[in-house]
Amino acid sequence: MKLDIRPEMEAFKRALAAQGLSSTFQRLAIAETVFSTHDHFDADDLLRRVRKREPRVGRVTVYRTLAVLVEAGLVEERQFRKDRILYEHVVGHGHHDHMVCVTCGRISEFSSPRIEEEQDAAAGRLGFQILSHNHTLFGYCRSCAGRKHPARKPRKS
Amino acid sequence: MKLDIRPEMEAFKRALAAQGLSSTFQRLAIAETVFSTHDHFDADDLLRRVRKREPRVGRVTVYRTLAVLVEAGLVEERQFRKDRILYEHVVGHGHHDHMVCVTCGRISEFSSPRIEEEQDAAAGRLGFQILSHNHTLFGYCRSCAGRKHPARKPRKS
DNA sequence: GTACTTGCAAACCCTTTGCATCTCA
DNA sequence: TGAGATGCAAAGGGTTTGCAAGTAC
Repeated sequence: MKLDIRPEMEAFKRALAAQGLSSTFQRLAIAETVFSTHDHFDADDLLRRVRKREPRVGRVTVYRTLAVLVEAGLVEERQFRKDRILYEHVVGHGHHDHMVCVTCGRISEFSSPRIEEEQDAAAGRLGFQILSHNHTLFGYCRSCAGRKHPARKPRKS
Repeated sequence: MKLDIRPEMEAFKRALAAQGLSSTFQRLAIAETVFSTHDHFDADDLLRRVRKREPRVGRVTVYRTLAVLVEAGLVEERQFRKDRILYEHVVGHGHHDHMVCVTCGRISEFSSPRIEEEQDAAAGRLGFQILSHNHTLFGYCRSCAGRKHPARKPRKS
């Protein structure tokens, strides 16, 4: 099944207009690529994917467009490892947190209303106003837990 | 009151022995400095503090000794911002998570057994074995929540 | 005495910036 | 046409590595 990314693209064009930015083919190609995957990806992954459909896109434009997408709230940054920022598009997805397998790199999502409640309560006790949070579990995914070697190859390094 | 860091230093020496490493004055000075503060600090903070008591210590040795301390479980890495790794010594401290003020940079600690339980339950549902986790809230601390300007100056940038 | 350790400088790697050229509106 | 966008190349900044000199045991 082909994804229908029209709502996301409309939201992106509105965000461009709101920020006073023009709709260049590079920005559109980058946004289309972002919205066409539900993976977590880094800037380099995205550059490679964009160039498959539109080779005339530079690395710098990818970084700059990611910043626009993040600013517009359409994409969120994640930092699971210290050497790389990952991105995830969040339009039409409920809030969730992540479990990262340290063996194969697989990223699973979870969400727990009770954790959110307790988190708000803990913040309230200290008079802290939450803007955002990062809740990430590191460990072995189901496939890797039982074996000594990765169930899947890590993507990099 | 002066901190008694002897237990921590003993643990460090045992860790050195266990890893087959020798007790150089640099390593001891770095460990003493680490155990003498409960702040969160980065490699550069630590280098400056160590050099106050022992100028003959190089930046590289700080990084390498931090790696030994982390490996031994005496110090943990935290990454609250994408451009800097912070460290915190954890000997004799209960587990806790963090709230980071985006205005003044202040770091507060919290812990909630109920969050931990829910987190374990969420992992269990997916067959995920937790090794460690990162749960960090970003927002305004009590002092900054009511004002437009930082209650305290941010430390850097 | 010798293997381990240190520390300078250089390399690394991802990300950002300077600037001349190009392009959207 | 003109302000904004692009993209190359170079800079940036924290961290790591190569290697010669120094040190612990």
